[in-house]
Amino acid sequence: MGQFIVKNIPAGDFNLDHIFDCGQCFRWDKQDDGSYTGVAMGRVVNMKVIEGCTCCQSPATEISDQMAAIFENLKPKGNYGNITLLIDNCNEEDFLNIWKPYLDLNRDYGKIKSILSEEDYIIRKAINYGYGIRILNQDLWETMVSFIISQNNNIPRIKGCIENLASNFGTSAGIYKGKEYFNLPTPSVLAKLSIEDLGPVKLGYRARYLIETAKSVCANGLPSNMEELSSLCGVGPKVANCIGLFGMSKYDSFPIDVWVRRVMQTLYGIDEKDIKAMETYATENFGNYGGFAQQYLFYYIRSL
DNA sequence: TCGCAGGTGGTCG
DNA sequence: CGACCACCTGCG
Repeated sequence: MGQFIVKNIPAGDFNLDHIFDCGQCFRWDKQDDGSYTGVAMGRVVNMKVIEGCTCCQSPATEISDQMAAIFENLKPKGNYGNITLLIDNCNEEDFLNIWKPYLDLNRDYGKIKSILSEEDYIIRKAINYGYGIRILNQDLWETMVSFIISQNNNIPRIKGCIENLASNFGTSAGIYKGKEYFNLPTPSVLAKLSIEDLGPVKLGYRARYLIETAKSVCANGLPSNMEELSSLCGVGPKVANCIGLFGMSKYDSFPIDVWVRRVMQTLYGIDEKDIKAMETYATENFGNYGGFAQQYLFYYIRSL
């Protein structure tokens, strides 16, 4: 398949660790050389940053309140040169059709960060920490499956469940460096399975949710708005917002999970139980950029 | 052994 | 409608 090189990506707006570890995806694995291998959109590729100023790749991760005050008048990171990205097992056609939109490379993240940074001092710190986050444009069905599995679950087990599901019931996405990778099963494949069939996947009580949702998709098609999304079995407010944000480009979505609740309580002083107040705060202060704000805040609080 | 992890559905007042 | 609570599974 070959390799494809992407040049001139603003260094301050792109960091593979931030992108793949900020909670939006579960199928990318870090390699010893710092690159990431993953399967998405029916392809398996490896992504690696091969050029760029290293100072931007590992900035000060934590800044003191005093430093933050100094940062008050500074723009967020974003003007520190460019990086070069190498995508292995990829040609130009795949890059243009798949990976460029997947990585959201047409969006100006510097601008988004500037706008959000105006809001308050906390989001500014969060952006400074997770400066290279980008919101991936993921396949809707895969996003639905992933986040239904994610509920009341931990990351290693979520990843394990998704891999089990793919390797047991999905089609091959090809062999890369001697290892075979699999796509997630389609709705029609999943809809025909029983809870017993899904036993080896170790989904627990989520197996029923997945089958019910697959049946609904077979009957009614993929959801096209939040209302249809929320009507699905196993999709509550948190999961619906994640699917909207990561699979439907609904960038005003503000998924509130246990970590975001922690942010809103610890950093913004909102009562931990008052989900409604958190939603209101996000709507009023982050508006159409709520999803981006959520990602920076989520990634930041998890580091503390 | 028990609580917990990127919540949701069901059941009560 | 808001406040509980059980729930698969695996890990510390």
